[in-house]
Amino acid sequence: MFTVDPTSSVPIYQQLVEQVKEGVLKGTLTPGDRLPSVRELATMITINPNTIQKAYQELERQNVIETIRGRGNYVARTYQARPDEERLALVEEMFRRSVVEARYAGLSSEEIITLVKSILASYGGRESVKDVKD
Amino acid sequence: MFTVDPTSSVPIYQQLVEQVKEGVLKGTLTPGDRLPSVRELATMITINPNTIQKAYQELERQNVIETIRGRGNYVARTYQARPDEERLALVEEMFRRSVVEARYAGLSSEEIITLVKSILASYGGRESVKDVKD
DNA sequence: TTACTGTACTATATAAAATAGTACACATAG
DNA sequence: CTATGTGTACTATTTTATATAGTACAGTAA
Repeated sequence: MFTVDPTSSVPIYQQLVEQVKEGVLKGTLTPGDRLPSVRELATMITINPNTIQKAYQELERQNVIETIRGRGNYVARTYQARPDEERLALVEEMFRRSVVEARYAGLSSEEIITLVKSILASYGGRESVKDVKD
Repeated sequence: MFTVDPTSSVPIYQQLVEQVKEGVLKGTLTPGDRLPSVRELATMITINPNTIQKAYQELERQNVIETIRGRGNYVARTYQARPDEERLALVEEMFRRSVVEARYAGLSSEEIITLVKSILASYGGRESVKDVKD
Protein backbone atom coordinates (compact mmCIF):
# COMPACT_ATOMS: atom_id res chain seq x y z
CA MET A 1 0.00 0.00 0.00
CA PHE A 2 2.55 2.56 1.08
CA THR A 3 5.94 2.94 -0.51
CA VAL A 4 8.66 5.39 0.27
CA ASP A 5 11.96 6.45 -1.29
CA PRO A 6 14.45 7.40 1.43
CA THR A 7 16.89 8.75 -1.18
CA SER A 8 14.37 11.24 -2.56
CA SER A 9 14.79 14.93 -1.87
CA VAL A 10 11.14 14.91 -0.89
CA PRO A 11 10.90 14.22 2.86
CA ILE A 12 9.55 10.79 3.75
CA TYR A 13 6.69 12.18 5.82
CA GLN A 14 5.73 14.36 2.86
CA GLN A 15 5.71 11.38 0.54
CA LEU A 16 3.31 9.65 2.89
CA VAL A 17 1.04 12.69 3.08
CA GLU A 18 0.84 12.78 -0.70
CA GLN A 19 0.15 9.08 -1.01
CA VAL A 20 -2.76 9.21 1.39
CA LYS A 21 -4.31 12.22 -0.33
CA GLU A 22 -3.83 10.58 -3.70
CA GLY A 23 -5.33 7.36 -2.40
CA VAL A 24 -8.45 9.19 -1.29
CA LEU A 25 -8.83 10.82 -4.70
CA LYS A 26 -8.30 7.56 -6.54
CA GLY A 27 -10.73 5.74 -4.29
CA THR A 28 -8.11 3.34 -3.00
CA LEU A 29 -8.81 4.85 0.38
CA THR A 30 -12.42 5.39 1.36
CA PRO A 31 -13.66 7.73 4.09
CA GLY A 32 -13.88 5.75 7.31
CA ASP A 33 -11.02 3.44 6.33
CA ARG A 34 -8.52 2.86 9.08
CA LEU A 35 -4.88 3.58 8.34
CA PRO A 36 -2.10 1.39 9.74
CA SER A 37 -1.06 2.42 13.22
CA VAL A 38 2.04 4.52 13.65
CA ARG A 39 4.14 1.60 14.87
CA GLU A 40 2.61 -0.82 12.41
CA LEU A 41 3.36 1.29 9.35
CA ALA A 42 6.79 2.08 10.73
CA THR A 43 7.58 -1.61 10.82
CA MET A 44 6.04 -2.22 7.39
CA ILE A 45 8.18 0.27 5.54
CA THR A 46 11.15 0.27 7.93
CA ILE A 47 10.81 3.89 8.91
CA ASN A 48 11.01 5.52 12.31
CA PRO A 49 7.62 5.77 14.07
CA ASN A 50 8.21 9.47 14.70
CA THR A 51 8.30 10.05 10.96
CA ILE A 52 4.97 8.30 10.50
CA GLN A 53 3.49 10.32 13.31
CA LYS A 54 4.63 13.51 11.65
CA ALA A 55 2.89 12.48 8.44
CA TYR A 56 -0.34 11.56 10.24
CA GLN A 57 -0.36 14.81 12.19
CA GLU A 58 0.08 16.78 9.01
CA LEU A 59 -2.78 14.84 7.41
CA GLU A 60 -4.98 15.56 10.39
CA ARG A 61 -4.04 19.23 10.24
CA GLN A 62 -5.25 19.24 6.64
CA ASN A 63 -8.46 17.47 7.67
CA VAL A 64 -7.63 14.54 5.42
CA ILE A 65 -7.75 12.04 8.27
CA GLU A 66 -9.20 11.95 11.76
CA THR A 67 -7.18 10.74 14.68
CA ILE A 68 -8.80 9.04 17.66
CA ARG A 69 -6.51 8.61 20.60
CA GLY A 70 -6.08 5.02 21.61
CA ARG A 71 -7.87 3.76 18.50
CA GLY A 72 -6.14 4.89 15.33
CA ASN A 73 -6.29 7.09 12.27
CA TYR A 74 -9.22 7.10 9.89
CA VAL A 75 -9.84 8.72 6.52
CA ALA A 76 -11.99 11.74 7.26
CA ARG A 77 -15.68 11.74 6.41
CA THR A 78 -16.10 15.42 6.95
CA TYR A 79 -13.70 16.92 4.46
CA GLN A 80 -14.98 20.24 3.28
CA ALA A 81 -13.09 22.22 0.69
CA ARG A 82 -13.46 25.91 1.26
CA PRO A 83 -12.39 28.34 -1.46
CA ASP A 84 -9.37 29.59 0.45
CA GLU A 85 -7.61 32.54 -1.18
CA GLU A 86 -4.21 31.53 0.08
CA ARG A 87 -4.68 27.93 -0.85
CA LEU A 88 -5.72 28.82 -4.37
CA ALA A 89 -2.61 30.94 -4.72
CA LEU A 90 -0.48 27.98 -3.71
CA VAL A 91 -2.19 25.72 -6.20
CA GLU A 92 -1.71 28.27 -8.94
CA GLU A 93 1.95 28.52 -8.00
CA MET A 94 2.33 24.77 -8.29
CA PHE A 95 0.78 24.73 -11.73
CA ARG A 96 2.85 27.70 -12.80
CA ARG A 97 6.04 25.88 -11.92
CA SER A 98 4.83 22.74 -13.60
CA VAL A 99 4.07 24.63 -16.79
CA VAL A 100 7.52 26.23 -16.85
CA GLU A 101 9.17 22.83 -16.50
CA ALA A 102 6.87 21.33 -19.09
CA ARG A 103 7.84 24.05 -21.54
CA TYR A 104 11.51 23.40 -20.96
CA ALA A 105 10.88 19.70 -21.46
CA GLY A 106 9.60 20.61 -24.90
CA LEU A 107 5.87 20.08 -24.38
CA SER A 108 3.43 22.15 -26.40
CA SER A 109 0.32 23.77 -24.94
CA GLU A 110 -1.80 21.02 -26.37
CA GLU A 111 0.41 18.31 -24.93
CA ILE A 112 0.27 19.98 -21.53
CA ILE A 113 -3.50 20.19 -21.58
CA THR A 114 -3.70 16.57 -22.67
CA LEU A 115 -1.40 15.54 -19.84
CA VAL A 116 -3.47 17.36 -17.23
CA LYS A 117 -6.67 15.86 -18.59
CA SER A 118 -5.21 12.36 -18.42
CA ILE A 119 -4.20 12.93 -14.82
CA LEU A 120 -7.67 14.19 -14.00
CA ALA A 121 -9.12 11.11 -15.65
CA SER A 122 -6.92 8.86 -13.54
CA TYR A 123 -8.64 10.23 -10.46
CA GLY A 124 -12.01 9.19 -11.76
CA GLY A 125 -14.94 11.35 -12.70
CA ARG A 126 -15.30 12.97 -9.31
CA GLU A 127 -15.62 16.69 -9.42
CA SER A 128 -14.52 17.30 -5.83
CA VAL A 129 -13.18 15.48 -2.83
CA LYS A 130 -16.60 15.61 -1.25
CA ASP A 131 -18.01 13.26 -3.87
CA VAL A 132 -15.77 10.53 -2.54
CA LYS A 133 -18.31 10.07 0.24
CA ASP A 134 -20.97 8.74 -2.11
CA MET B 1 14.10 42.39 -12.03
CA PHE B 2 14.95 39.71 -9.49
CA THR B 3 13.19 39.34 -6.19
CA VAL B 4 13.73 36.78 -3.48
CA ASP B 5 11.98 35.73 -0.31
CA PRO B 6 14.50 34.58 2.31
CA THR B 7 11.72 33.32 4.57
CA SER B 8 10.35 30.96 1.93
CA SER B 9 10.84 27.23 2.27
CA VAL B 10 12.01 27.28 -1.33
CA PRO B 11 15.79 27.77 -1.37
CA ILE B 12 16.91 31.18 -2.57
CA TYR B 13 19.06 29.77 -5.36
CA GLN B 14 16.05 27.76 -6.53
CA GLN B 15 13.86 30.86 -6.58
CA LEU B 16 16.39 32.52 -8.82
CA VAL B 17 16.55 29.53 -11.16
CA GLU B 18 12.79 29.60 -11.53
CA GLN B 19 12.68 33.34 -12.14
CA VAL B 20 15.19 33.16 -14.94
CA LYS B 21 13.41 30.28 -16.66
CA GLU B 22 10.11 32.06 -16.29
CA GLY B 23 11.62 35.25 -17.65
CA VAL B 24 12.78 33.45 -20.76
CA LEU B 25 9.34 31.98 -21.34
CA LYS B 26 7.61 35.31 -20.80
CA GLY B 27 10.04 37.09 -23.08
CA THR B 28 11.33 39.36 -20.34
CA LEU B 29 14.67 37.71 -20.93
CA THR B 30 15.80 37.21 -24.50
CA PRO B 31 18.48 34.78 -25.69
CA GLY B 32 21.79 36.62 -25.69
CA ASP B 33 20.77 38.89 -22.82
CA ARG B 34 23.40 39.31 -20.18
CA LEU B 35 22.47 38.53 -16.60
CA PRO B 36 23.84 40.60 -13.71
CA SER B 37 27.22 39.40 -12.53
CA VAL B 38 27.41 37.20 -9.47
CA ARG B 39 28.65 40.02 -7.24
CA GLU B 40 26.37 42.59 -8.82
CA LEU B 41 23.19 40.59 -8.26
CA ALA B 42 24.37 39.63 -4.79
CA THR B 43 24.59 43.31 -3.91
CA MET B 44 21.27 44.12 -5.58
CA ILE B 45 19.22 41.66 -3.59
CA THR B 46 21.47 41.47 -0.50
CA ILE B 47 22.31 37.82 -0.90
CA ASN B 48 25.61 36.03 -0.59
CA PRO B 49 27.50 35.80 -3.90
CA ASN B 50 27.96 32.07 -3.38
CA THR B 51 24.19 31.63 -3.48
CA ILE B 52 23.97 33.50 -6.78
CA GLN B 53 26.76 31.39 -8.19
CA LYS B 54 24.91 28.25 -7.20
CA ALA B 55 21.83 29.46 -9.06
CA TYR B 56 23.82 30.35 -12.17
CA GLN B 57 25.62 27.03 -12.18
CA GLU B 58 22.33 25.21 -11.94
CA LEU B 59 20.96 27.27 -14.82
CA GLU B 60 24.00 26.47 -16.91
CA ARG B 61 23.66 22.80 -16.07
CA GLN B 62 20.13 22.98 -17.43
CA ASN B 63 21.38 24.77 -20.55
CA VAL B 64 19.21 27.77 -19.77
CA ILE B 65 22.16 30.16 -19.69
CA GLU B 66 25.72 30.13 -20.97
CA THR B 67 28.59 31.17 -18.79
CA ILE B 68 31.71 32.77 -20.21
CA ARG B 69 34.56 32.99 -17.75
CA GLY B 70 35.71 36.54 -17.20
CA ARG B 71 32.75 37.97 -19.11
CA GLY B 72 29.46 36.95 -17.57
CA ASN B 73 26.31 34.89 -17.91
CA TYR B 74 24.07 35.04 -20.96
CA VAL B 75 20.67 33.61 -21.77
CA ALA B 76 21.37 30.59 -23.98
CA ARG B 77 20.71 30.77 -27.70
CA THR B 78 21.12 27.07 -28.21
CA TYR B 79 18.47 25.63 -25.98
CA GLN B 80 17.19 22.40 -27.40
CA ALA B 81 14.46 20.48 -25.67
CA ARG B 82 14.87 16.78 -26.20
CA PRO B 83 12.02 14.46 -25.32
CA ASP B 84 13.76 13.07 -22.27
CA GLU B 85 11.92 10.14 -20.69
CA GLU B 86 13.09 10.99 -17.20
CA ARG B 87 12.32 14.66 -17.60
CA LEU B 88 8.82 13.93 -18.82
CA ALA B 89 8.25 11.72 -15.80
CA LEU B 90 9.30 14.57 -13.51
CA VAL B 91 6.95 16.98 -15.26
CA GLU B 92 4.10 14.52 -14.98
CA GLU B 93 4.88 14.10 -11.31
CA MET B 94 4.70 17.87 -10.80
CA PHE B 95 1.33 18.08 -12.49
CA ARG B 96 0.07 15.07 -10.60
CA ARG B 97 0.89 16.75 -7.31
CA SER B 98 -0.65 19.99 -8.47
CA VAL B 99 -3.86 18.24 -9.43
CA VAL B 100 -4.11 16.52 -6.05
CA GLU B 101 -3.73 19.82 -4.26
CA ALA B 102 -6.18 21.50 -6.61
CA ARG B 103 -8.77 18.83 -5.85
CA TYR B 104 -8.33 19.31 -2.14
CA ALA B 105 -8.66 23.04 -2.65
CA GLY B 106 -12.07 22.32 -4.11
CA LEU B 107 -11.37 22.98 -7.78
CA SER B 108 -13.34 21.09 -10.40
CA SER B 109 -11.80 19.54 -13.50
CA GLU B 110 -13.04 22.42 -15.58
CA GLU B 111 -11.59 24.98 -13.19
CA ILE B 112 -8.25 23.19 -13.25
CA ILE B 113 -8.13 23.12 -17.04
CA THR B 114 -9.09 26.79 -17.15
CA LEU B 115 -6.34 27.62 -14.69
CA VAL B 116 -3.70 25.78 -16.72
CA LYS B 117 -4.86 27.46 -19.90
CA SER B 118 -4.63 30.88 -18.32
CA ILE B 119 -1.09 30.15 -17.17
CA LEU B 120 -0.18 28.97 -20.65
CA ALA B 121 -1.64 32.16 -22.06
CA SER B 122 0.45 34.26 -19.69
CA TYR B 123 3.56 32.82 -21.31
CA GLY B 124 2.47 34.01 -24.71
CA GLY B 125 1.55 31.99 -27.74
CA ARG B 126 4.87 30.24 -28.06
CA GLU B 127 4.63 26.51 -28.51
CA SER B 128 8.13 25.73 -27.24
CA VAL B 129 11.14 27.36 -25.68
CA LYS B 130 12.88 27.27 -29.04
CA ASP B 131 10.45 29.78 -30.50
CA VAL B 132 11.78 32.39 -28.11
CA LYS B 133 14.70 32.77 -30.46
CA ASP B 134 12.58 34.31 -33.22
C1' DT C 1 47.79 47.99 -15.20
C1' DT C 2 43.24 48.10 -13.51
C1' DA C 3 38.89 46.56 -12.84
C1' DC C 4 35.81 43.78 -13.89
C1' DT C 5 34.26 38.78 -14.61
C1' DG C 6 33.71 33.54 -13.14
C1' DT C 7 35.60 29.94 -10.13
C1' DA C 8 37.26 27.30 -6.25
C1' DC C 9 38.22 26.69 -2.02
C1' DT C 10 37.66 26.42 3.48
C1' DA C 11 35.09 27.37 7.47
C1' DT C 12 30.99 28.30 10.02
C1' DA C 13 26.05 28.68 11.24
C1' DT C 14 21.40 27.39 10.83
C1' DA C 15 17.38 24.68 9.98
C1' DA C 16 14.89 20.62 8.48
C1' DA C 17 14.59 15.80 8.53
C1' DA C 18 15.17 11.45 10.46
C1' DT C 19 16.49 8.28 13.94
C1' DA C 20 16.59 6.43 18.80
C1' DG C 21 14.73 5.79 23.13
C1' DT C 22 11.64 6.61 26.89
C1' DA C 23 7.40 7.55 29.01
C1' DC C 24 2.55 8.44 29.56
C1' DA C 25 -2.54 8.57 28.44
C1' DC C 26 -6.48 6.43 26.23
C1' DA C 27 -9.33 2.38 24.31
C1' DT C 28 -10.67 -2.16 24.21
C1' DA C 29 -10.68 -7.18 24.49
C1' DG C 30 -9.93 -10.80 27.81
C1' DC D 1 -8.96 -5.76 36.83
C1' DT D 2 -4.86 -6.80 33.35
C1' DA D 3 -2.75 -6.95 28.90
C1' DT D 4 -2.21 -5.11 24.58
C1' DG D 5 -2.32 -1.80 21.18
C1' DT D 6 -3.24 2.85 20.23
C1' DG D 7 -1.82 8.07 19.91
C1' DT D 8 1.19 11.49 22.10
C1' DA D 9 5.03 13.99 24.05
C1' DC D 10 9.24 14.46 25.17
C1' DT D 11 14.78 14.68 24.84
C1' DA D 12 18.93 13.70 22.43
C1' DT D 13 21.68 12.86 18.39
C1' DT D 14 22.96 12.58 13.52
C1' DT D 15 22.77 13.94 8.87
C1' DT D 16 21.97 16.88 5.08
C1' DA D 17 20.89 21.12 2.60
C1' DT D 18 21.15 25.91 2.66
C1' DA D 19 23.31 30.10 3.33
C1' DT D 20 26.88 33.08 4.84
C1' DA D 21 31.79 34.74 5.26
C1' DG D 22 36.23 35.30 3.62
C1' DT D 23 40.10 34.44 0.67
C1' DA D 24 42.37 33.43 -3.47
C1' DC D 25 43.09 32.57 -8.31
C1' DA D 26 42.15 32.75 -13.40
C1' DG D 27 40.18 34.80 -17.53
C1' DT D 28 38.53 39.32 -20.17
C1' DA D 29 38.86 43.80 -21.70
C1' DA D 30 39.41 48.86 -21.51
